Amino acid sequence: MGERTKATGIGDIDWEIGAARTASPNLTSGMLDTLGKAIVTGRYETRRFPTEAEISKAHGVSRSVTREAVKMLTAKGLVSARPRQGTAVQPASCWNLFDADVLRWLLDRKFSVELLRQFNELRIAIEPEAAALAAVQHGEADLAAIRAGLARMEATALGDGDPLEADIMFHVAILQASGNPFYGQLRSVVATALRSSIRFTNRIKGHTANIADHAAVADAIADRAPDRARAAMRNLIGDVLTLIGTCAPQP
Amino acid sequence: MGERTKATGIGDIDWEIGAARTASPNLTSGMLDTLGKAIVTGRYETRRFPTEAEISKAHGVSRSVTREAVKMLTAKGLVSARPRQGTAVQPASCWNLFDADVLRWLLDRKFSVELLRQFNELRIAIEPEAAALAAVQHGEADLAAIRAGLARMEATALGDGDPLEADIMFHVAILQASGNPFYGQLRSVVATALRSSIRFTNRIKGHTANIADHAAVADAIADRAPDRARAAMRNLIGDVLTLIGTCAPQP
DNA sequence: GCCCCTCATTTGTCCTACGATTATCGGCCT
DNA sequence: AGGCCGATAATCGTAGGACAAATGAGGGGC
Repeated sequence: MGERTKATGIGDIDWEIGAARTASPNLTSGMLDTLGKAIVTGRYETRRFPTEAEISKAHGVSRSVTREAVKMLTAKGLVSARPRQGTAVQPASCWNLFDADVLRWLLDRKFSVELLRQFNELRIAIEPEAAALAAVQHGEADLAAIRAGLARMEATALGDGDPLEADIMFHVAILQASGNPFYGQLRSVVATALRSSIRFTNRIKGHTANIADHAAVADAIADRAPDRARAAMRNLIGDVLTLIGTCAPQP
Repeated sequence: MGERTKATGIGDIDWEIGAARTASPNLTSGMLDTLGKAIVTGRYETRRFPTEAEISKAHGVSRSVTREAVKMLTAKGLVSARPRQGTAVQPASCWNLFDADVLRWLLDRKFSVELLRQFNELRIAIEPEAAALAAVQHGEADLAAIRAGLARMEATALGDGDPLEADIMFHVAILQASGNPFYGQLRSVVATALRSSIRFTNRIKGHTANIADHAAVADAIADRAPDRARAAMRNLIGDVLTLIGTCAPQP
């Protein structure tokens, strides 16, 4: 469509800025970011995904860069390509939501209470079980990391440091302590999503993270009491879920 | 150059065989598969990862193909590349285990009871919660799919059809019915891994899948009884875990 | 009217060249 | 002699052109 070249002029500028703003080590990862964000925000739900030639021209990069970015999107399940047919955006059910990039694009650009609730529905499955495993499996270093996270949370209650990062540190340390690589893999996912989640829950009512409840989890793990750890963590995240529920009752 | 067609037959190493055997739609995905398998099997734990030029030469493909394959590996977290420094395999903790390709490479090539146990430790977190959600959220089509899976399992008990695929169908249907895209995303992961898991557990003692326990889960979901569904599913996977535990007690 | 065939479009693959980055080595200054 | 510094080369990053392969679409022949 000739419409593209001219009519998307504004859109292109918008994109270019986005690509330029990201301090990307190379053009390919910049393209990956730009295209990824565009896809998850639904830009191609109506119009078809551009061809390699169109992308290259619109962004002023070589076809090599374009192809490599598209291949990376393919690897993350966002698109699929066939000769003569062009590249097509895959249905959202194919997207790899456990990829840190995909999740970041989603949360940065398409944040919704709905998405936040679904994510915490996942957390309430994962983290209590991870806490139970950690109670059994943890080594000294793991426990030290958990307690360090808790200590930082206490410090931030007095205004020292970033409460968000402290909270993330705590939850990530527990996932790590589970000793299970599948849980460990969720580190980046949980970290990415907590940045959105906590920012939101803290905004609701000056709601500061409940340190006592966090301490209960840490103590249960230290005592190697898996059932208590599971229950404590479940309690912790259950609170977040009800908080979200009261704010936006599901349809 | 027309000789490319012949040139693939040169005295190549064992790699070529692997690449040639994979019925891949294109060279890039063949390279992706070859390199991915080589990485997860630990081929580069001792030696360094080859440069783009070396890979291209060894496999008789162009540098473009090599680069695109490496980019896809990067997107899946297996490697990272820096100028002059070459491409390096990332520590296993960075690999995206929730990527269907990565998981398949791992299970096909590096199967171990340890890995199987860790995977089922993940299942026991996910699936009971998914069943509980499904009990609340499921629509008619979801329930029909779950019951179809159950029916196929019953049919296979009489020798009709593949029991493995029926079991997979059942579990996947429940994940789908949860209505949560994060759980839905685990479809491919669970399907891939169950193919290894069930094949193994069935081998232990002519152990055929317990249909009564599966039916209990389905009934609880149909009755919209989340707690009962969660407990029933937990029971189901707990059995598998103890089965694995008896066979290979953890170190 | 139906079938086959040509043609155009788009991804797939190859190639060559050059730019950017940085580890390494050799020489120079102190 | 030892440490600092610049040249060097290896490697990924980017550009751009050419052709192959696949495939949907439309035109020509019967």
